[in-house]
Amino acid sequence: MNNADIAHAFEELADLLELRGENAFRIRAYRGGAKAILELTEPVADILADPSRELTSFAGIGATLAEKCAVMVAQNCLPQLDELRAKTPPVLLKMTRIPGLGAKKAALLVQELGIESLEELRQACQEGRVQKLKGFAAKTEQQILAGLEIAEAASQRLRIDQGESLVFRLRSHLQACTSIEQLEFAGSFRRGRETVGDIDVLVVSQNANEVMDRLESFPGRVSTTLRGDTKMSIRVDDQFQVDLRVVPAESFGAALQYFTGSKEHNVAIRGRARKLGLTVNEYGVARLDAPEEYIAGRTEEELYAALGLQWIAPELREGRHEIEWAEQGAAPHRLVELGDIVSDLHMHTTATDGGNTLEEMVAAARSRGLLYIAITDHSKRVSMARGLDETRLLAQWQQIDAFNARQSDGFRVLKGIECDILESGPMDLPNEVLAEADWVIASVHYGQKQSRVQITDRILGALRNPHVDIIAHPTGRLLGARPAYDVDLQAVFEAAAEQGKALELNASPRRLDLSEENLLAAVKHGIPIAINTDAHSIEGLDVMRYGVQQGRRAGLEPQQVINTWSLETLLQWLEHE
DNA sequence: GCCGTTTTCGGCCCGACTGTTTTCAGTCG
Repeated sequence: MNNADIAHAFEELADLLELRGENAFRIRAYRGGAKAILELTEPVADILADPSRELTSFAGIGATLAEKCAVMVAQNCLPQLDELRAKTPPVLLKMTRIPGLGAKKAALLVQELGIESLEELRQACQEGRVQKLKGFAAKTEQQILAGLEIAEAASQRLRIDQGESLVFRLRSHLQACTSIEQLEFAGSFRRGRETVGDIDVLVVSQNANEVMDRLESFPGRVSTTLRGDTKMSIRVDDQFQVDLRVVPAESFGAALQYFTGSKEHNVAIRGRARKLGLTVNEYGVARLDAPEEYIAGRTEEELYAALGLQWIAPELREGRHEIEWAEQGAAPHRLVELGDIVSDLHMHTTATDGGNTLEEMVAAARSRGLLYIAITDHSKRVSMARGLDETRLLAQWQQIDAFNARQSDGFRVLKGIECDILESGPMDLPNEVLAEADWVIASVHYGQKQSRVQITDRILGALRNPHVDIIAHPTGRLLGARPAYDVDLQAVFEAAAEQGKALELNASPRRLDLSEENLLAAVKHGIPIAINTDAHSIEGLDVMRYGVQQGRRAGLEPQQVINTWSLETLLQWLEHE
C-alpha cells in the first residue's frame, strides 16, 4: 500500500469509528494521522525499512498508528479495518448524509427497526414507525423524509469556479439589504480550496432578521433548513447549502476567523489559546479567568496577535504547520499573488483548437498586464484539434518572429508547442524541430488508461529529452469528471528535480493539476512551477486567479513561480536547464 | 489515540440551533 492508500485507510477507520460512537479524540487522532501520512514526501515503506528512522517522529503518528502502518505495508491490508467494515451496516454511512441525522440516531434506527437501506427508512417513516421510537417524534420523522431527498441528491461539492458564481449571485442579492454593514464569504471558498462543500456568508448588521429575510428571498433558494437569532441555513439549486451568520462589528474578525476554518486550524488555534490561558470563540479572545471580557476580535490580525502569531493567509489554514510558522515568523515570506504574474506559458490559438487568433490572444494578454507569453498549440497527434505538424508549426513560428519584430514595447511572444508524448513513448515531433522552439511543453493526452509503469516511463522519457522544458497537467485529472492517470509522481518529481525541468500547475478550475498535495511535494523537491491557464480563448486567460490561489495553498512564494520571472530570467534558466 | 516549558496521566475548541425535553442530547460547522 502506498501513502495515499494508508491515509485513506485511516480516514475510513475514523469514519467507521465515528459511526460506532467511539471517542471523538480517538477519531481525531486517526484523521490527524491520515493527514500526516499524506504530507510525507517519501513512501512510508521506505521510512519503515530504514532502521535509523522512526515513523513516530512525525507529529500526529504515535506508536499505534506506526504499528498499523507497518501492518499495512507488510500485509497490504488492515485487518482491524476489514473487521470494522464487516460489522458496520453500509446503510449507516448513507443515513448520516441526511441533515440532522447523526451517528447515534442512525444507529438507533438500524438497531430498533432493522433498517438496511434508505428505501426501507423511507417506508418506515411513511408508516409512522419512526416516530414511535424514543427520542423521535412526528417532526423528526418529517425531517428525515425531507432529508432523504437531500441525501439522494448527493449534494456534491462544487468546483471553485461554480462556487464563485454562486458567491457572485449571493453577493449581488444581499447587497440590496441596507442594514448590512459588512459582508464576507468565508469557509473553504475563502481558503481557496479546489472544490467547496457549502458557502459560508458572514455579515455585520444591527438587524439580523432583515438580513435573513433578504436571504430567504434569494431566487435560487429551494428551502430553509434552519433559522435562529444569528444563524441561518438555506438550500439552493441542487440542494447545495448556504450558511449565514450575523455578528456584531466588534466580533467581525473573530467570526471571520472562526467561519473561515478549517476545522483543524481552529482546533489548533483554540488549543494554543488555552496554553496561553486564553479562550477563543467566534466573538473574540478572552482570558480563561474572565471569559466574558473580550480582549481582541474586531479584526483577524488582532485575534492572531493576541495569540502571539502573525496573521495567517486563509489559504494556509489547514492545520498543517502554519501555526508553527506564524509563531516563529517563518511563514512563507510572501505568498504569490495574481499581481506578481507577468506571463502565461500555455495557450492555444485558432491554428489548432483555440477560439482566438495569435494577435487576439496577445492583445488580451497585454490588457491583463502580462509582459510575455508562450503560444503553445497542440502537436499533430491531437488530430481532433487539428494539431500542428512540422510544416505548419514552422510557419506559425515565422509568424511569431514577424510579430515580435513589430513590437516596440518589449512585449514578447515565445515560440512554443504543447507536444504530445505518444502512447509508444517518443515525442510527437522530431528533436530537430523541438530544438528550434523557445519553450516546449510535453503532455500526455492519449493512452491515459495505460499501466503505471508505461505512463511513468513516457513522462520520465520526456523529462530526459533535452528540448522539453516542462510537463503540463502532470496527472491529467478533471475534477469530478476524470481521475488522474496512474503515474508514479514520486519518480516524476525526482526526475524533474534531477533534470532541472519545471512542472505545470494548470490553472483551469476543471483541472487544477497539480493538486495541492502534489504541489507541496513538488516544491519540496525544489522544482520550479509554471502556473498556466491553458487558455483556448481570450476568456480562458482569466482562470489564472484559480491557479494562483491553488499555489498559495501550497505556500508558493513568487520566486518559485516561473511566471513571475522576468523574460531575461526565464531565458537564462532555459539555457542552463 | 496523541501528547508534554504546570508531562507519562488526563487532558484534548467552542457555541448555535432543534426537537423532545422539563434541563439536555444530538447534530452541525
